[in-house]
Amino acid sequence: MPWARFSFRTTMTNANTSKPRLRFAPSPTGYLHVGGARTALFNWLYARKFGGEFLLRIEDTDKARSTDESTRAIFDGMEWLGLNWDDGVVYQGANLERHRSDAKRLLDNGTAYRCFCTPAQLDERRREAESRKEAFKYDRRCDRLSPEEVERRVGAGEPYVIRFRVPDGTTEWEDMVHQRIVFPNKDIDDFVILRSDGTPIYNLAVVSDDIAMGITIVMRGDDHISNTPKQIQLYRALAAPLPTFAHLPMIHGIDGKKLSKRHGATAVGDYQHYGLLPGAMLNFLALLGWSPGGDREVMTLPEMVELFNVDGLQKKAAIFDPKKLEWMNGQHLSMIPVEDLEPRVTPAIVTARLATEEELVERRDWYLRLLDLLRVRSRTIDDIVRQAGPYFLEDIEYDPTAIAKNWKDPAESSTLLRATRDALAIVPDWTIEPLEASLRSLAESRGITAGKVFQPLRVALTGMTVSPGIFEMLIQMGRDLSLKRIDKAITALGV
RNA sequence: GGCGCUAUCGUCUAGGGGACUAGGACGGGGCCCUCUCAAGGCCCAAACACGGGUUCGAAUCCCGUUAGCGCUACCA
Repeated sequence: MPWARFSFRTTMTNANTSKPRLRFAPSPTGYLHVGGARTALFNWLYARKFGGEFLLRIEDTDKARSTDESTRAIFDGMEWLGLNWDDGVVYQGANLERHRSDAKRLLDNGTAYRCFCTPAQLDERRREAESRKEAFKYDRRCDRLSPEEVERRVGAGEPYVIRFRVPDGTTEWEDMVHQRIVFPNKDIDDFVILRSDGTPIYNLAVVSDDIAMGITIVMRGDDHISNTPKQIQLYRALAAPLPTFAHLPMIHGIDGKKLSKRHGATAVGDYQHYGLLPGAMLNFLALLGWSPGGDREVMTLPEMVELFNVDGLQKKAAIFDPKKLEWMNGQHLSMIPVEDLEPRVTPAIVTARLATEEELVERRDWYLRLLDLLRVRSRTIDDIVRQAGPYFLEDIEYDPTAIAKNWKDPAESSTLLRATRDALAIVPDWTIEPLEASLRSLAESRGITAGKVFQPLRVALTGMTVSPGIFEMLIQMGRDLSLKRIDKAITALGV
């Protein structure tokens, strides 16, 4: 069927003929940035939602800045977030030969030309243009060289780059988030596609790889909008079908400027170590630039896949608000099954030397109950660990403000704690009703409010003014530890 | 400078010509619950950048202005 093939090649794009193929293409020059993570997330969501494929390509063509450590950090971040990719990782640097031969193809089919201008000459002309307050544009002087001269200079071993000859007219596309975007070609420079050392420039490498990988949807940050007309010209010159482009808004810091280290943590890994849940991070990132519509905010990853749609994509840059991220994490902390929370917290508990993994396995039910008790008043995993000390440690420290506030008069507190211990020692059943009855009647018999009994006891048990409810805590600590703590408190009071 | 993108509470957003006295969430303030702290519930303050059109009617459509951001390399 030659006719069918003909029509496919000339009128169809990849995007509407096959299942979607998307990619995330970070360059390994640092860590996985939250902006990059969000780009990855949207690509991933689209692929998962519409039955497509999500690929990972490491853009390591800049040898000077790329490191294996950064590549590792990207993998780690993606893995932590749970953004799994299909197929093997593509390393752009491995495709050097194809990049070169594509550049050669463009030279051969007349859409590109050799340029012998040196960087120094270019700089010079750029400065001149600037001093005349004019926009610098390459003047195409090397495109006017005769074939004989080009041949002579190449023969003489003169270095050259390959430039793409941008045709007249306009370049436009229907962006998935911005709708129609139009660039007059006269504003686009004849850009370099191959350096004098034979390595490709970004725009060529990207287009060459996206074609080779069969990418049908290019979804990336909108700082790439001005690269897009160049890339579209490259697709055309290489006679390849055009992908659909989607340009996502940027993420800014609190001051409205591009998010950077000045604004605090920007690496995904920072948030991992800070004690965030990947689900919360993803949820928060998704809301920065996308909305399912209506009032829906807190979502699990599967729910996001379910709800994801292109219409909800935002055009406006969003400001990264760490406060809301924390809140979101608190929501996820309370929302997920405690069995799923446990493996996230355990490493932190072990690192804090509160318990060994074996001990936690041994007392798993008790441990899960504790997590359940602590997570309500926590926004991060670190918050949980901070509160967990008194339930594991032999000795506790007394917070000075807690003493000042609730053990004002040592003699009085000591007497009260002795009475409390005596009351607790004879509680028949270490469960909530008998415990509550016992302590409340103690308060009553001494003519004080229940809080006056609870607060000094709280300090005795935890050393702090803040904790879960007093009865839940007594039960969680158990009779022996609770009584021991009270005795130690009495000793500490020294009366 | 040139080109491009964008514009609803401080922040994230709902909204796609009449349902808007503009809704929700974070943050802020207050109240309730209560043994502390959270969580939760209730309430309050807080926005359609500006100017022109189009229309009976505009947050919504069009055009300007302004502002912010991005790009403007033999970086990615």
